[in-house]
Amino acid sequence: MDVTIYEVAQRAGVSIATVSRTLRGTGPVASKTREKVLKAVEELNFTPSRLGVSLAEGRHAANGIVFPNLAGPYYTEVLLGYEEVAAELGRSVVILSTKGRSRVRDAIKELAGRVDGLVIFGDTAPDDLVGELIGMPLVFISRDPVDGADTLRSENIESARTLATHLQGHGYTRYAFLGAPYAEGDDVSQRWEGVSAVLGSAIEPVLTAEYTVESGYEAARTLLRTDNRPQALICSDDEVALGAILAAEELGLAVPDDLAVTGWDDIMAARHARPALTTIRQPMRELGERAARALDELITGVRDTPAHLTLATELVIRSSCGNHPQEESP
Amino acid sequence: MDVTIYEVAQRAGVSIATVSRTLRGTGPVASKTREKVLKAVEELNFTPSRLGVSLAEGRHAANGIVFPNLAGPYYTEVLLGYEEVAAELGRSVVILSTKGRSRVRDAIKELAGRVDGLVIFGDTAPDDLVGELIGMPLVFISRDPVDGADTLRSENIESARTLATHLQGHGYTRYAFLGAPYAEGDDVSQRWEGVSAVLGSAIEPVLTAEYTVESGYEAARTLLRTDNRPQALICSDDEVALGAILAAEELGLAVPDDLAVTGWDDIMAARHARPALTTIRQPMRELGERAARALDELITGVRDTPAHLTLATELVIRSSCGNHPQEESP
DNA sequence: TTGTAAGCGTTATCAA
DNA sequence: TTGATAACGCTTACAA
Repeated sequence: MDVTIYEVAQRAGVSIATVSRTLRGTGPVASKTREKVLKAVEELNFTPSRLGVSLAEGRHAANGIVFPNLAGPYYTEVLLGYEEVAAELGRSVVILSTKGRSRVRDAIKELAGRVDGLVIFGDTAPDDLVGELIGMPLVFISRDPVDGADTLRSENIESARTLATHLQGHGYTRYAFLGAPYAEGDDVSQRWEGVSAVLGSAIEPVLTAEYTVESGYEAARTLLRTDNRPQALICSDDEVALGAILAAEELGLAVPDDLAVTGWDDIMAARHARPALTTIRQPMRELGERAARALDELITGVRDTPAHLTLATELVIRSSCGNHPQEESP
Repeated sequence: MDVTIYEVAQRAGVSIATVSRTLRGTGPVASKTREKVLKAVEELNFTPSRLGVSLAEGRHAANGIVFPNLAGPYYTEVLLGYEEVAAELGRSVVILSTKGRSRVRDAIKELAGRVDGLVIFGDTAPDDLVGELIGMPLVFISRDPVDGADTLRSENIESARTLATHLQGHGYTRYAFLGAPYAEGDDVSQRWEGVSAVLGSAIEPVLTAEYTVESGYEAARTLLRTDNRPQALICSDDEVALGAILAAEELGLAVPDDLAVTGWDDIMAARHARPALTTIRQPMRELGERAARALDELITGVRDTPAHLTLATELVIRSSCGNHPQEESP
């Protein structure tokens, strides 16, 4: 975009103030003048420079979002909900994935400089950075509450207990929990907290490298060759679980007859996998939508006290956790 | 962000020009001065305002990307590659999904105003808008070449022929092609072009409402109840194919024995589905990476002649298309 | 080596 | 109803 408000003003034979007023509908403009201006705008195909507008208005009309990673369905589903609502609220969305980044701190600060508020996933931002950021509108997803910022997450502990209890009902006595190293207060540590509270010493944690199909596959392959292998694998997310199923299959173990496997999130592939994956459905899209609205409240100043919300989840029983009388219909 | 370069200058006892020079490493600064400045920057926790910098530099240091839709793995995989490379090149990424939007034109123009260049998927932008946009760095994905812009896509026609030929090898004689209404020059119309060139009157197109599991399911359910139902369903993407498999299952048809089904793209679920989906793998991530690099060349002016590139695809034979001697390993 | 001052493109206040 | 003009926060000649 090249043409400025000065050229429009000149062409219309008015001052830039009048052009601005006409376009924004702020202040009075004679209808004859308005026409001249609109004509010039039309002819020159003028669009106000976003930079100029933002500088003068003191706002970006944009939101940021920071995730660890853009691979896999979880974050992108959240993003979908976020973008949708942000758009509805008239705000652009600037994204930042920290995965593989060297200077994460700087990248986040740079992002903070081009938006009016930020949504940040869990442990993506180091604590000291969070401290620096506090003061601007901030919504954290899946993180322990921080002073001066909103917090939003899905319920984990209760649903983890429900899942564990369901598995106990199948009669299993030896469990493993598959997940990558987790940080205090994040989703996976809560999930572990819930299942281990119910299963006690019957479950042991097993680390995967990442939350991916590949690392689930690797970890499960090693684990399942053990002498006293578990009867049930509670995986920290669906992708890990899908990898575990592949590993079981390769080792000639039937799921769920020889081995039960469960996931978390209920991504698309969970439903289409065979056996279909028993999992805990998390409202990913809604997480994004809520985050966008919460952030907007903070930005517009409608609300200035931090809010902390936990969304309900749901155990989805399919066939990978053991045999049930009936299966889910499509 | 609140503190300005003036406050830093004042605190350091220098002019704003010196602060700027120090921070950007442009022009000479006495090491003693430099220290004073850096100290002040540190103490005040100063970060230059992105708006100020951009306005002065005349660039946003940001790229835009416009897709029809953020649901499903295809667009998000492309986005992943795009963001990664854009970040590497020091550019932020602003996203825009047009799905469900009322004023798409305005939204795209607004986006265009906050970035240095745009990647646009296929038919997301109306032709006249494209006309207005030409002049700024532009990369179109999966669209027929436009004057003054780059074009990037995956190969469709040849691979469609390969797929069709493979299916013929299975001995099928009645085919259907499942896809939503497609526009001239887009991926799906090319796929249809390829398969119909090989299969001729043995294949007929069947419309789905969208490219989703649900609409694939709906369309297939109707189709498969037909008297003379097809023996093979060539689906325009994997999600539609997964829906078709669900429908077949529900109708008691075994895939692939009673019905062959194929997809396109090779999304994650394709591999985990049972039967695992035969599909044409498209390098989604690479599409995003290439788009980011191409756009950067256009923005930096390294290149000023439009480039048009088609990436190779690959037929991935799994079990949904019929029986083969051996299966793919994980 | 440093400082002054002119942009960059708007919005909005204050006079006229 | 309109027009000067001062912000907004920075970069970068040009002078000193």
